[in-house]
Amino acid sequence: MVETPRNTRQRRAVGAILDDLDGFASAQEIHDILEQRGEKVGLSTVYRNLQVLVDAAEVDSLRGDDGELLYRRCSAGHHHHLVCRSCGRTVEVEGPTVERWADRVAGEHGFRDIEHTLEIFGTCEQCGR
Amino acid sequence: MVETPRNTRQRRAVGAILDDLDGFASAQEIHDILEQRGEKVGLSTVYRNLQVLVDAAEVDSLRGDDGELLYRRCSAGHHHHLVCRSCGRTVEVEGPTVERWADRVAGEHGFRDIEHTLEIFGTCEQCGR
DNA sequence: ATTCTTGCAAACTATTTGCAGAACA
DNA sequence: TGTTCTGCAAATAGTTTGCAAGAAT
Repeated sequence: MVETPRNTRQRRAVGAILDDLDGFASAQEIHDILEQRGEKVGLSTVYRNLQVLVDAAEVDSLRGDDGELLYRRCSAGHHHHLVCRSCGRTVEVEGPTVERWADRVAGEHGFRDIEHTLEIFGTCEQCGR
Repeated sequence: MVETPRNTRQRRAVGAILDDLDGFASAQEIHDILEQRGEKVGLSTVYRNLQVLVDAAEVDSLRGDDGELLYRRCSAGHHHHLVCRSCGRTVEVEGPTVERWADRVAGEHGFRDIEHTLEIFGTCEQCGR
C-alpha cells in the first residue's frame, strides 16, 4: 500500500544542496547549483523531488515576493522566518505572542480553523553596513 | 513633469468593479466580471490599471496561495487580512501587538528596516456550518 | 496636436505533465 | 521483474511587453 520513495541519485543530490544552503532557494536556483557541481538532474526532477520533500515535511516552502516558490530544509514545528532581503540569510523565529493574537482576532470575527502566514523581512547586520 | 493619469473608461470600469467587490479578486476574475457586464476591456489593460491603482496606494495587493496576485480596494495604513478560505470574505485587522513583536524579534537578531507580511486564513461563520 | 492608453499578439517566467526509456528494490 | 523515477519536450497559467491605432487633454 504505502510505498517508500526510492533512494535515487537525483533525490540525494537535491537533498544535499538543501543541506548546504543557509537560506531559501528557488527550484531553479537549486537546479543551477546542481549543474555547477556537475550533477545532471533535470529541472522537472528537481521540482518533483522538492515536492516529495515538502510532502514528507522535510522541507519548508514559502512564496517569495515575486511569486516563485522558495524551499529550505527546516526544523519541525510551527515557526516563522526572518529573512534578510539582501543576502537571503534566514532565521527561524517562534512567536507564541503572534499565534495567540491571531487566534484571538480571528475568533472575535467568528472565524474557525485558523491558519496564518507571517514572514519578516529586513536587512541583516552584515548587509546593513 | 508629473503627469496625471488620464481618466479613461477602462480605468473607471476597473475601479468600479473594485468598489463592488467585497474580498480579493485576481486580475483575471476582474476581467471576467467586466466581460459579464458587457464592458470591453483588454486583459492587459486590466493588469496595467490595477498596477496604477496599487502604485497610487488606492488598492492593496497580496499573493494568494497559488501564487497569483489578488487585489482589493483597501483602507490606508498598515493592516493585515483575515480571509475566509471558503467564500473569500475579508476582514481588515490591525495588530499593534504583532508590529511590536516583529520589530523586537528582528532587532534582537540585528535586522533593520523591518517589514512584514501577515495573513490569517480561516473559515468564517457563514461557511462554518 | 500631442501625449497617454488601449488592445492584441507574442514573449516570458515559473511550474506541471505525458510518455518512453532508465534505474531501483 | 515490476514499479517507480527521470529527462525531455510540450502544455499551462499568470503576467508583461512591443507596437500601431485610438482616446484624452
